[in-house]
Amino acid sequence: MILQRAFYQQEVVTVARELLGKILVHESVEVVTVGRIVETEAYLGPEDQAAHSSGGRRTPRNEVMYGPKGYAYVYFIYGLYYCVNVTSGDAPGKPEAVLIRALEPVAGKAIMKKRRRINEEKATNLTNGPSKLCMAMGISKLQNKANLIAPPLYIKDAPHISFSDIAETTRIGVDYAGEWKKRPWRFYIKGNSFISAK
DNA sequence: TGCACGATTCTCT
DNA sequence: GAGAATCGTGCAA
Repeated sequence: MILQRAFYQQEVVTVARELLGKILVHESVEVVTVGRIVETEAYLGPEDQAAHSSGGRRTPRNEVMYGPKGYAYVYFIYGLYYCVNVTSGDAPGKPEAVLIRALEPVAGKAIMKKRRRINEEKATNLTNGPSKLCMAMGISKLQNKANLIAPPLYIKDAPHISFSDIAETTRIGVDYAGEWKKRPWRFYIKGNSFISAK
């Protein structure tokens, strides 16, 4: 039921595509939040100028990307927010990961609202962005390097999303990446109302 | 030791 | 659509 190590040891672009529709679960003390992954982006190894591992850069922050696959890479951005990635790839030791950009809330919506500090009827604003979903799911640097093969933070298998239901576009917020910003490595479920942008 | 900047979000116009 | 919020990180010096 929980996705196993081998799932993450495929090509990182494949993992990004396959993660769509899968179920992210975070069990914190007496509180469980669950979301369906509806948008991802792939970041490749040293060659990808959009990645934190660009040029083989290896620092305490991105160290987890160089380790085994299937672990969480959580980083702090803009002095305010967190984003969560899943280390993936078919080459051991190669620093690659999949950014989770949006979720569809499945369970724990009341908690998500509280964590996001919003109070409105529609749920679309809870998890439709990489940092929003971290807030809603209670993910922070404490979850960095978490093993995603077991609780409290893990991803469950779910029915495969057919190719025709997946949209491919360029990645968001990587204008600094030169030619690499043009790569179609952002994936989302077509027509889903929880994606972060068109 | 200093400093520019970011895989974002929110508010206001 | 523009601008602010806000600080850890990375690299130069």
